[in-house]
Amino acid sequence: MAKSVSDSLNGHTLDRLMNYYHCLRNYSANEQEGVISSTQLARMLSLDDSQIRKDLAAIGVKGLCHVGFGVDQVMQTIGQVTGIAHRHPAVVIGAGRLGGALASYAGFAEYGLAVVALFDHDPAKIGLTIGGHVVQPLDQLERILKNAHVRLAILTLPADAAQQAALRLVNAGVKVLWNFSPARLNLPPAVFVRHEQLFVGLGQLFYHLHRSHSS
Amino acid sequence: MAKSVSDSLNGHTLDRLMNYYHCLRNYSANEQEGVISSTQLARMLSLDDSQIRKDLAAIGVKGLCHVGFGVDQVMQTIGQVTGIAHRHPAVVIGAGRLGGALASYAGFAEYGLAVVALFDHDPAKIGLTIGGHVVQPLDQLERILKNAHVRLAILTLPADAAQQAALRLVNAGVKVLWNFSPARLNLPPAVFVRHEQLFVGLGQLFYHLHRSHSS
DNA sequence: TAGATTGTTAATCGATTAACAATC
DNA sequence: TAGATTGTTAATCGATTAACAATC
Repeated sequence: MAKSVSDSLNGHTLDRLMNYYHCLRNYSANEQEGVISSTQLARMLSLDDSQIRKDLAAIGVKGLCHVGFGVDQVMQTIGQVTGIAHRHPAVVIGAGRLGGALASYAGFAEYGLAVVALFDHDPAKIGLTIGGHVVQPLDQLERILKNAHVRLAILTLPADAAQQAALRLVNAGVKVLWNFSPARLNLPPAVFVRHEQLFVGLGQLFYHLHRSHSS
Repeated sequence: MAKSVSDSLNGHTLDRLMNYYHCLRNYSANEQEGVISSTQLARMLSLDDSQIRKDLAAIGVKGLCHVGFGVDQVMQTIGQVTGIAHRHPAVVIGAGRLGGALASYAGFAEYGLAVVALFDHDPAKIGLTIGGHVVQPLDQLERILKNAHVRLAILTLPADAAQQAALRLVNAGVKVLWNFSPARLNLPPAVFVRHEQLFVGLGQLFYHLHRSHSS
């Protein structure tokens, strides 16, 4: 069952589609129209309007000349194509502050991410309840992943523990990793890793700080 | 005092420079050589080697034919150009789990970010110590920002409180905002905002989840 | 020297933007 | 109809990659 439409989407397009969706959620809450033009959406997101028309055409949304695009239809289609309309069970490895924040962030549920368990190897943390999750010991990892059919894991461990944990996750069936540790992971190429390196952004922040200073 | 070298760096280049630095920190800890070739560094980061030579040339680092680049010199120059060699005082607004995580993350200090205060408007949180910071009430904002010469703020408030807080920060002299709230901020164009929208990454994560499933 | 590496220019690639006929 | 908007192709722009002479 090849889903022809979503097969050709690259990372940039997916990111923009997520932004369209996010933007339209707020828009549809305020407006009663039910319709939006590519120009309007473009202005809200500081994008080019033809970019939006092209992206929507790529996922098969048809607009109406003289009118625009149906907000509901756009949101539904983006939901299908990106997968945020479905429920994706995930685990968080590392019950530190960041792990707790991600495990308890209610907004994720609205975007299809369902954290089903939170793990840590620190005995002092096991059994605590953080954001509605009882912290589990790592020896429960394989069992819980299997029971909940988890194939997505969020890694918030310190750098030195990340590689080992990642391998164990992959062996337990995880196909996609969201890595918040500063460690570069060495994994089979079939595993998709999104490396969220927050410190990288500091370069741009500092750069603009100096520019605003001198100008 | 025009700093000719760093004036022409764009966002991509800055991001890569941060990655080079991060990578070389680990490298220099393990290796004794003190020298690295563009090919070696490229392999570690899965980049093109000429990209690296071009970036290093852009910041004025000279390599040695037949040898490579001096690791110390590269790191020092990147530190100067990106600003991570300096200390940048910052405040965190929002003492939730994410705010606490960012305020207490020790790794930031090694990249030039010094969190000097953590704020919240919830009276129940004020006075608590989170990651070494006593949570401050918002009415102390202007005073603390001025005293510590803060021009960089990290925003971890919920969406509905973000815009108002951002305006107040800008009025208090903040020039650069690191926005972790899902709210799009409407601010004077002179203010640089880096919008860290974590949910956007979910699109790519889910997409690869489905692909790994079908293949 | 021979071989490996830099520095830099040219070629390629892909993403973004502009333009405009088709449409309602 | 007139005017506004889509859908799509062409043009532009910028980033990445390839190539290779210069260097030690």
